[in-house]
Amino acid sequence: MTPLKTFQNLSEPKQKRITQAAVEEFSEKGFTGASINAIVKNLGIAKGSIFQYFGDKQGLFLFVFNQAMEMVKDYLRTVRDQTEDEELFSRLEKTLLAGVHFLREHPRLYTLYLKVLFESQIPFRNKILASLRSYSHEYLYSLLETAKDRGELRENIDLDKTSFVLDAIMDRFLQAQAIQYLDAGLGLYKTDEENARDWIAGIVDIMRIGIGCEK
Amino acid sequence: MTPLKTFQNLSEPKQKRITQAAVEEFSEKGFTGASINAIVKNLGIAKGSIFQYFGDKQGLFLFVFNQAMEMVKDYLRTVRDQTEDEELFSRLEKTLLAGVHFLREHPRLYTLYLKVLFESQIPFRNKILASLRSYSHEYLYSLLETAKDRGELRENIDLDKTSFVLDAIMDRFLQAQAIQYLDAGLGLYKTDEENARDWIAGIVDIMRIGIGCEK
Amino acid sequence: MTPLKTFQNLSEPKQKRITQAAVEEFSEKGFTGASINAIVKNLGIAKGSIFQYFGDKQGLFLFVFNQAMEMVKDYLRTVRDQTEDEELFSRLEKTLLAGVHFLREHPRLYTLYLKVLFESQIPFRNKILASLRSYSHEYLYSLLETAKDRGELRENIDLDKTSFVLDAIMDRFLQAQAIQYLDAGLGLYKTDEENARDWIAGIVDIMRIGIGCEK
Amino acid sequence: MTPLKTFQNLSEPKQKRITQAAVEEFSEKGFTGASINAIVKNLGIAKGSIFQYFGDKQGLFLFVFNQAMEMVKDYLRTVRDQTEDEELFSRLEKTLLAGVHFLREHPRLYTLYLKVLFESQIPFRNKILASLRSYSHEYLYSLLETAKDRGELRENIDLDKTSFVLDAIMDRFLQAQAIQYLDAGLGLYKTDEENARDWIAGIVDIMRIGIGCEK
DNA sequence: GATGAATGAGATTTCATTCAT
DNA sequence: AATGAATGAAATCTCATTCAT
Repeated sequence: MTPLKTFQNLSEPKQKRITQAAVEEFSEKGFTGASINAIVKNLGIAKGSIFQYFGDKQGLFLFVFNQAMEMVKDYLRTVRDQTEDEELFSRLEKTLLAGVHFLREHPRLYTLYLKVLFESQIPFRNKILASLRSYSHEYLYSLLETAKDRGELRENIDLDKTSFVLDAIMDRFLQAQAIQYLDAGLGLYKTDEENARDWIAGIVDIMRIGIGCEK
Repeated sequence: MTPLKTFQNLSEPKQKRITQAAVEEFSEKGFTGASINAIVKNLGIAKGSIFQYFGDKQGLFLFVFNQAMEMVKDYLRTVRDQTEDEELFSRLEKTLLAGVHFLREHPRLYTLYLKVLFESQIPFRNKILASLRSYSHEYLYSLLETAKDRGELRENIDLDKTSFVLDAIMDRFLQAQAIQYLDAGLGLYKTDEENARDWIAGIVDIMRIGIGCEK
Repeated sequence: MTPLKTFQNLSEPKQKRITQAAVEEFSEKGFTGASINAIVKNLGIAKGSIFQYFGDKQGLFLFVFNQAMEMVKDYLRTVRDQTEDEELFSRLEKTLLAGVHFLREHPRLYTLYLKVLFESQIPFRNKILASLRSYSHEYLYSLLETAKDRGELRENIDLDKTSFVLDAIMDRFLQAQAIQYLDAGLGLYKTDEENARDWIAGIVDIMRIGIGCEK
Repeated sequence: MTPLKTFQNLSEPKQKRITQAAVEEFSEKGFTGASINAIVKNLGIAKGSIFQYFGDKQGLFLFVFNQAMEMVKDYLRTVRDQTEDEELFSRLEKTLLAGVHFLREHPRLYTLYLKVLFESQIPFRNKILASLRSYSHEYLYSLLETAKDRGELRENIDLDKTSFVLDAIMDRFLQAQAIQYLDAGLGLYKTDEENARDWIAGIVDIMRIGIGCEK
């Protein structure tokens, strides 16, 4: 997870360049498919350096992945804090919207996550996934708990199942956005902003009726 | 999609052995990660034979994948036909249950599908996915249309968005089952049957309230 | 050189089809480059048959090459016999013209010869070449002897060197024609007929002045 | 045409050893017939190294071939410059002699050229050949022009056809020498020096009478 | 600390040849 | 006589990793 000191001694811009190049390669080709050759050629640095910084391919991957996930968590934390006083479905809506924006700003990071999700040869994949799921579950669960306390949910609702359903819907929505975005070559996205908002509203509506109490 | 004559001329048991070995390898390691070397060593046949049967790696993959998808479609068709007279949410419940059973019987096939979903270097991946999505959409859409005609749905509901939401929830539920099942080493599943039924009931409940009309 | 009885028992059209397919493959890819796989696929017959007919790849090649060379010899014999009474340079001119026509009718055979000339791994290559050279030398030498007896040549001329020079010029001219013809995709040749005649006339002129006596 | 930096960074002796091994293999077996396996085994280096130096087989071939052709051109340039004041036929004689010497010093390079000439699957073969032909044509044409200006040629002679004829004779003579030399196992050549001179004299004589003006 | 040449295992693919049917 | 499935050696090429400079 942690790089050797040799990497931390690098100037910050250089660290960033290396991280970005690695993200790009891993997110496009997965762990086994990624080529350190390609990364160093792209960067114009010596192959040996990567091994000095990170020990081996796995070390590079874990570092890069970890960094990416921290960024996602930061994003979610911000949304949660900034919507503290709002109603549940408004918060869910803004979470989804934030996800779409994150996707647009860091299109590679979501695919990096997808690679981990479905590439079985990735080192520590199980640990990584468990940690992700639990983070995501905690995030939604905390929103739901707050909402329940405020009486925004139907009574007797099972928070675990509900959290699962919401997670499924939202994750799948982002998957669809990501695939659509990547398949379009990372382009012509602007016109889809409105479209995305429309879908989000519709989805949140269904969620509201499904789990919300009637007011 | 179709293998060369030379494969179809083999005895059926031999065809089956080869197909199974290929499914196992592809579903575990994805398309690029899979090794024809490993497959033939596993089978105890000569390397050249695979290429005589399928031309190249891609030919083998497409054949195997196609076969797998036909099996899934058969399964779904059967469920749809056998539940023709039932109410929508009962049909959805049985579809999910059938999915869980399919998973248990053919644990490798679902992961094969997941590999295609998220491995960008797979040949014809886009075509494959488009065809799958449209099949899945049509399946749910037809169930929804029938239900709407029968007055089982809230009025003014958007069938496209609804179909998307249902697809997301159900697909994600199966993903979760698959990952849980595989992570457990394909074992200790029996006790989970009850658990699965419980979850399915809960999920269908949420769906019912979200989109059903109140009776 | 000789095929097994099994080949000679085939119907003549079938023999011809096989021979032609083999010529095509060998003339295009050389001996080592040629693929028996490709030949049988092209023909639609079983791979085993080729080995039953000719024993191995080398057997097929030698048979095919031998046949081709017999055709060339027939062609040359005909020209020699039909021009018996003409003057040397007229005979050379007609020989060249005959060569050009042969090329147009059997474009693959000349390249087959070129492959043998420059592919070192061909079986019996040395024997084959020695036999070819000696045939060609005898052919020209006999024309030159006749011409010398008739007083058409400068006195004291060395017939061996002269034969060599003529052979070089004529062979190279045909090489140039063949390459030009093949590079043009075996097409648009008609308009070049006149051009070829022009070149032949010029070349024969130079030869005449170089070795002929002045009349 | 140019090797990657990684090859140029090698020590010169090592570069030379590799180049020579490659020339040997390609000149003996042609482009497709040559085996990188054989080259590296011969050299005692790792297979991967060749690919690090030249990218792929084609890169190695083009580099090696280009180098060889530069050597030939150097040789020809030297002859032309050193015989500037001499009469045409003396220059042709010396060109042929230089060719024979080049052959003896670099016996593999001429066969390398022959392989290119007649192996249809060589990459860029057409471009390579066109460039060679035009160089050879220019060389002879320039000699002929000079000679014409000096009044050494018959009047009204067609320089293009003449250049073709000379090229044919000389090239074929060298082919014959090369084949004879190689067939003899690169040995027992010394005694042939005199023989070669004799043939050259005879051939040049025929050329002189064929195209020279009578003095 | 940075470099990049060297390595060799392993990947896909082709092919002549054999042999049971 | 004809077939074509089976074979395995050998081809080109990629890649993570090591280590001397």
